[in-house]
Amino acid sequence: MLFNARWKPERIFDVLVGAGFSVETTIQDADSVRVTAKLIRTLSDTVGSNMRLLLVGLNPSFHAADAGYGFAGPGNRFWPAALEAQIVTKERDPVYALQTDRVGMTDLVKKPTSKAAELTDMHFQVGLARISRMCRWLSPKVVCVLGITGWRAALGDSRLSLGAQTVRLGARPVYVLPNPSGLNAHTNHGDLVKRFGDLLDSV
DNA sequence: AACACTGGGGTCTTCCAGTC
DNA sequence: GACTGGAAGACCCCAGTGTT
Repeated sequence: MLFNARWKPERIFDVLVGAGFSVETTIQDADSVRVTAKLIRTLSDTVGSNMRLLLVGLNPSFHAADAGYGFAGPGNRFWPAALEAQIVTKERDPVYALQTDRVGMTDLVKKPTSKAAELTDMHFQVGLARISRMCRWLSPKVVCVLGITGWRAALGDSRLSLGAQTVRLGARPVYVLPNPSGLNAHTNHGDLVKRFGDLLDSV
């Protein structure tokens, strides 16, 4: 791909990764930026410039990557809980959520796995840097990370807890909620609905 | 095809040992 | 005694495999 030199390589990287590409080489010269990228089996971001809420998952599951929308696993509690809490008004439709509810969706790490444990701290740290730049660029009103483990790994601080965070991303306030995956049995549907409701009150 | 069983997993809570 | 860090247990679901 060939980009105008006004595009910063970092911005090109962020956009392509968010769109589901793996960036392999970037060559910059005086008037252009040449990028080699490969489309990978992942989930693309659903983000825009007028978001009241940006939801950040840990990383897509293979199920979600194939379905084309996040939290697609049959046992995932995200969509039922988000719908009940009125975070979104239509189930399993991230584009509708962005256009109508002004809720964007992305992931800390774009590499799909069946379990977050397959990712290293470095994956989360690189992903957090990308999300931080995205927040500076798109200025969502509030950022919500879904999964305390990834958040801890990204910041290298195992003492961090759920709820409002002191750390900001692109100067936007950050909340951390439990991961809605069925694997996280510690959190039930009612708890997620309540936490989403509390989050909505802060938006 | 439908059901049962089993191992593995994310997160929180509790407990315990070590340190100040 | 207070604090910190690590280990273990509990919760409930997923995915794979075996059985009927």
